[in-house]
Amino acid sequence: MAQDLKLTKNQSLVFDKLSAAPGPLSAYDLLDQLRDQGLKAPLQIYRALEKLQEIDLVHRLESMNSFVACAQPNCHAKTGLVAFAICEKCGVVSEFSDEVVQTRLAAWADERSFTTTKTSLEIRGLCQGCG
Amino acid sequence: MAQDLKLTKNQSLVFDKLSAAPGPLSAYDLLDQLRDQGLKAPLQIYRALEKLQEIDLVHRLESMNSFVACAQPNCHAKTGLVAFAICEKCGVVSEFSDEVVQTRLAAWADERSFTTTKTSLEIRGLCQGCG
DNA sequence: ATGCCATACGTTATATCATAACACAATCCA
DNA sequence: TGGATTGTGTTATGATATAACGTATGGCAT
Ligand SMILES: [Zn+2]
Ligand SMILES: [Zn+2]
Ligand SMILES: [Zn+2]
Ligand SMILES: [Zn+2]
Repeated sequence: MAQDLKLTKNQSLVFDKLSAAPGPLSAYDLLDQLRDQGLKAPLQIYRALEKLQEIDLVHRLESMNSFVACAQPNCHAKTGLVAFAICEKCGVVSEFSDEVVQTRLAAWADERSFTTTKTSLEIRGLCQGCG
Repeated sequence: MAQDLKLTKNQSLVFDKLSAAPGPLSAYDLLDQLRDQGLKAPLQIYRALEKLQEIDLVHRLESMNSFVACAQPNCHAKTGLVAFAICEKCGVVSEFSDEVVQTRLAAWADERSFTTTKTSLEIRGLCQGCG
């Protein structure tokens, strides 16, 4: 909420909803939960999400078509790679990063002159409590 | 084609089409290309893809909702982790694996008693030719 | 061979996820 | 103050994926 200053009304609504959620939400989940606040169309959600992703306040989970608020105050996505561990039972998502993995992937790309724009790394499984 | 022996007609059609393709195809791309062969409904494609993924002949690219035939005769997905580098311009997908990354992620999971069932790692960007 | 089970198939309908196109409003900043 | 940029609201449409139903096929134990 502190850095919401730059956010528009719709962006704030979406970000606050995601921040308060215990797990990832789909765009349509968000829409359903924000109809009270006047949002009516999917595009309103997707546009807010798009901006929030650009500034790394929100991440998209590719493997489940849904979105989470960033866990870190200063997300590592800004500088490097973010990874997610997703529990398939309780839905909890852990955001983390790993220098070694990041270095390793950078090396792979460098050796092949591959210019990386975005990396997605998602681990699915069961968390400690659910395993 | 050699190991198609175990595959059903629809599975073979889908796998052969994917194998011949220069890049990833969506389920509906496949459907369009297989109407001649009698396939009519999305489910026919999705069911074939499901089976093909189970036996690691086909991989799903989460970040683009599409599918590729496995590049390796004996895919590393059976034993460990597969990664993909996807060129956003020409569409070429490179399948690779990395022991260090794999080990590193396994360690992360182990430390947190997270039971991994599937990992997806996709690097988007520009390949050498397109960069 | 018969009966049974597991898997695959075909079909229709529906659910879920995402963007195109257009007009208008707010904001920034030269 | 005016032009550029960004955000908004709305309608329509496109793209991806699954539910539910019944039938058919193939392996395999009796
Ligand atoms: Zn983050
Ligand atoms: Zn859990
Ligand atoms: Zn493979
Ligand atoms: Zn390329």
